[in-house]
Amino acid sequence: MADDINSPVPGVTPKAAYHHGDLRAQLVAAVRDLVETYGPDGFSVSEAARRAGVSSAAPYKHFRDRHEILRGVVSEAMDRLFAGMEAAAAAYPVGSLEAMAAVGQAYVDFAKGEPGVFRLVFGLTEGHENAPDLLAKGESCFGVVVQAVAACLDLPLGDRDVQRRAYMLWSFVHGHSFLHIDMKTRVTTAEIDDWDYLMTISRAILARPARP
Amino acid sequence: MADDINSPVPGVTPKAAYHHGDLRAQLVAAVRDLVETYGPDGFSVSEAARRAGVSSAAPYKHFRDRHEILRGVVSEAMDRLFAGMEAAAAAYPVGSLEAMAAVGQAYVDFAKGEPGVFRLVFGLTEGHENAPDLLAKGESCFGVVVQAVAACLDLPLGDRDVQRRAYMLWSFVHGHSFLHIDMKTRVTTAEIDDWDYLMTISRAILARPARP
DNA sequence: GCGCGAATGTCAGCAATCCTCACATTTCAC
DNA sequence: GTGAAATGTGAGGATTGCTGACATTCGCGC
Repeated sequence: MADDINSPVPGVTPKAAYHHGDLRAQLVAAVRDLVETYGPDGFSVSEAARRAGVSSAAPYKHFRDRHEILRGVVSEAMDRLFAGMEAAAAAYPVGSLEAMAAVGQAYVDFAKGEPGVFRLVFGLTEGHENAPDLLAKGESCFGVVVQAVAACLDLPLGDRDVQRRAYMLWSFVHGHSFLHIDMKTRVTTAEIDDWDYLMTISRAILARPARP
Repeated sequence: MADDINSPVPGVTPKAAYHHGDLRAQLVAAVRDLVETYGPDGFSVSEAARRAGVSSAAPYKHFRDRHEILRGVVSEAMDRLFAGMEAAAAAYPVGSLEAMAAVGQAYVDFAKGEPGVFRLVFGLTEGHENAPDLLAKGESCFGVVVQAVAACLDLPLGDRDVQRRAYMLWSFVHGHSFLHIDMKTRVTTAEIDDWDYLMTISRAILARPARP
């Protein structure tokens, strides 16, 4: 993932520090800003190159096409999302309801903090399905949820019920994030206190409803 | 299908059948197909015009810019979504758990049936926030959910708890839809039976968790 | 019928974009 | 040092969004 170290140490990071200094990372950063400011489609390779101070052809020495740059942004963003979710879980006792809600809260916070990037990460358009590294990072994030749920229920990670409830939490949080940043039903979402909402959700998910 | 395509531009509605025949509607249909096939960003006005058999400048006699065409597609799609949700609710007894789940199922079906359009409707990029008609249609769809939940709980529509639980169902269904069509966690979502899932969710939402 | 204005279409063209090519320059490995 | 690879530049083709000027057709009052 991040070979964004612009150190002159040879052998560790053979690339990304030649002429310009670390164009690759700088392009990704520029694109991230552009996406955040103008939305996922308000981005252009030319503008990113302009911001990095290079010609409009330079990016193509580092990325095959525009989609690959976006994939770079997504990859970096998912690392941050994963870190945020893990940190949130670690802030509460293992197996506590709060830990479960906190994981969701981290997710929502990310979406609210950088809605443009969030939309890019999860509203992918093309070329992303075949990226196994992104899939893996998504599964890692899901793993954090699974872990929190499994701890609450005191069941193994692979348990089918754990997986199912973890997925419930994820869809919930995912939907809430999108509805919020897309400002659908603005009246409703505006008056929602996230933490209270997430605690309620977590409780509802953990409760064992009567199966027919 | 002489649909009275809702026009944000006043004074244009009753026409749309001069030279070409019904270019406006045909353009919207072409764009819908393009969006569905190539994704929300794989669409171009030129291609739509080409498919409609007109010059690349003709669309601009009917739409101010490309975003307005997309808005037309979104508007038409939301009408269909609304109709589907209402029909689903009407297929079960008022106040039944099944009616509630069916509304969610209609939502998920729409997302699965035309994922590209669904992404366009809810993953809006620009110029949509200011469209009051689209906002209103979104609220109408939410209203169907509210109605189903209110009937289940036997409470008035405006009840705060009803609104809250309806929003829960919506976030759930919304998140599930997106996770499915984006093929995140493909393993997990692939093995989920929607109806069973939605019934479980509905039950969990209706259950009154112990408030702290 | 007829003529006029508005609605609807075409064509040409500008600016921006994505991406490729040929070429220049810098760095690394030896 | 030297050669190869990596990294940059500039020019340019193809496509696109959108805007003019112009041509055509429709609806409507006479």
